[in-house]
Amino acid sequence: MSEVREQVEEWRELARQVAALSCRLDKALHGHGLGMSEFEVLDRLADHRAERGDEEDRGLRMQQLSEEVHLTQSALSRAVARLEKEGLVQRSMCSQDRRGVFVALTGEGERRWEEACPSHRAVISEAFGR
Amino acid sequence: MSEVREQVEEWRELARQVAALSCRLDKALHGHGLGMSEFEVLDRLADHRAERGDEEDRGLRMQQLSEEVHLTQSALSRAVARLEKEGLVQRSMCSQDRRGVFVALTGEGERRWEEACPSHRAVISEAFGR
DNA sequence: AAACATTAAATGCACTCGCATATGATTCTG
DNA sequence: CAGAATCATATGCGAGTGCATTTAATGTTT
Repeated sequence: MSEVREQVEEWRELARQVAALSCRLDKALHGHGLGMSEFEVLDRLADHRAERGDEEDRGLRMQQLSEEVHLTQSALSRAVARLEKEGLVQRSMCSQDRRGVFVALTGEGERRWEEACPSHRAVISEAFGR
Repeated sequence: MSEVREQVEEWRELARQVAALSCRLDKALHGHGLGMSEFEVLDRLADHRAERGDEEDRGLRMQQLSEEVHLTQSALSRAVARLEKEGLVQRSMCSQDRRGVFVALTGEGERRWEEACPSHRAVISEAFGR
């Protein structure tokens, strides 16, 4: 009887904490004109660029992003659309498979990411003790 | 450099797991015509009723619910509105403070909660090891 | 090669949310 | 006690989401 009860409480508490952190994170990012999903996308793209030689980076395909970013396909599509509208990202079609779309950081996108990153990290560091 | 990196990864993983569980939970509840917020409200009301002598339960005031349920005031208001529209809950005004509103489970609401509860618990138990 | 199945991404729709504000009730203040 | 400040809830609005569907390209089968 109380075993399940405890698990439910545990879950509630966990959900509460995650929601609280998400909220703080979201607010911090909004100070830079970004939402969590948008930042997530920028972050992955920046990671990707860093992992490569930096030059000649066509970006990632939507699908690859989708795997890493934990957003629905539709949510991702729209997040990228928003980012493109703000000029932080650029979509270009993939010549091998013309259904595919590459997404790459623009200069402005990289700048914005670098600007937002410290806030993002700060909130997380604060939350995770040290 | 890598310390922050690890924390960010930790956060991402945590968020991912919580999102996944939320999703499963939400789907399970949708099988009973409820969303997570709605279930949360029913659950709290059921708790409350159980804690009291069971009879003569006027329910909880919105504000008290709001403290326990971790929903925005507006989100709670609407969740309760939806529940009332489905007849699972009844709102009644508080005579001492006529700004206040009491929310109480209806018979149908209790039935629905009892029906949904096992699914809810099952998903959580599965997620939390035992 | 034509027809069918599968895949990648975009989009219409309905829904929930948070923020800001509206409404109505109460309490405080001069 | 009139008027201002505060409080409890509801609601208009814009935004993001998931699901289902659409559109277009690729792969497969015969």
